[in-house]
Amino acid sequence: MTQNDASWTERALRALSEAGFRSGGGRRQVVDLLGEEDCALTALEIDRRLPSVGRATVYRALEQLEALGLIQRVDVKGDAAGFERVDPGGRHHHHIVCQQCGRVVAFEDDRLEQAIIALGTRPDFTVSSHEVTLRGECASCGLQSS
Amino acid sequence: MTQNDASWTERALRALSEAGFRSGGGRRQVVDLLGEEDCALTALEIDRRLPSVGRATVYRALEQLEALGLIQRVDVKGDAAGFERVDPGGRHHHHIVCQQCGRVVAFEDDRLEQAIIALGTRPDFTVSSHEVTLRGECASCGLQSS
DNA sequence: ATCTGTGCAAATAGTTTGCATCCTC
DNA sequence: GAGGATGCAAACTATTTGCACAGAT
Repeated sequence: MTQNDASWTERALRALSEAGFRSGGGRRQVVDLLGEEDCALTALEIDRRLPSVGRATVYRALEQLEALGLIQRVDVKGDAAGFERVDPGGRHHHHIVCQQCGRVVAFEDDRLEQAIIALGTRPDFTVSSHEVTLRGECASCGLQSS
Repeated sequence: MTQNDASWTERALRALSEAGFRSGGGRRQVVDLLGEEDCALTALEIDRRLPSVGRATVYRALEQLEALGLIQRVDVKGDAAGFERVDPGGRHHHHIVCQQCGRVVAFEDDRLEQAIIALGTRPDFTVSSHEVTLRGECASCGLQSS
């Protein structure tokens, strides 16, 4: 996935510059990290992994990236919001979360996507994105409680 | 829906009592309110609507009701967690959220449910619930920005 | 030189916890 | 009477904002 990641990072940096943002060091590090990571990170996780970047900068960068459609917010981390990159071509995954240990696993399913696309044509709403979250118990947690 | 709501309220009160909880006044009001409401409420909305009930009691009641499977948490209210009752018979809805004004509309779709049920049979996870959220722009917000 | 980006610290919003008291069983 | 239920206030966690300064253009 390294090649794909690199392309997201490039695309993000280009989009930021086209949107008139200057290229400071803090946001750049956030972009690099999000480009390397395949699944959701919380703002605080990013802040912890980038000790030289201020917390406010992390939140501001995430806000800007989300507004440009480069990342999306997902609800898989409990209290905190998770953020993950939006890859080009509409290809994306959804999440299954263990309610015991919090483990998050990604999955893709064409049939599910078809069903959701069919739902997207509504008179009262223009649907631009969707999120599916499955919740349950992962195999290792299941063993322990039995 | 009045009859259905009443039955959820009854069922919830019975389940609480069977679980060994005493019948205090605060939790009772929370249960009544959730039984009357068809879609998600946040803890603070409930707290505001029940001035005689302490905030901590609201959160504690929600925690207990969720643990008993009587309500579920949904991510449609932005920062705050939304809670809505779980109706018997597995019948349930999902949500579409306007990213401009925050309006939430519920919908049901059999094809979507079928696709998700098919996904539920996984070796590594026992899926017990799922949540689908569509995001976009509602008709009235769309008019204003055009 | 100008004006954006950044870090720090203070302020908010949502949620949880400690504790004394009230009330159910 | 004993122990759970409740309200209030303090504590916490996640997020946002104010502000002075560094750095990009």
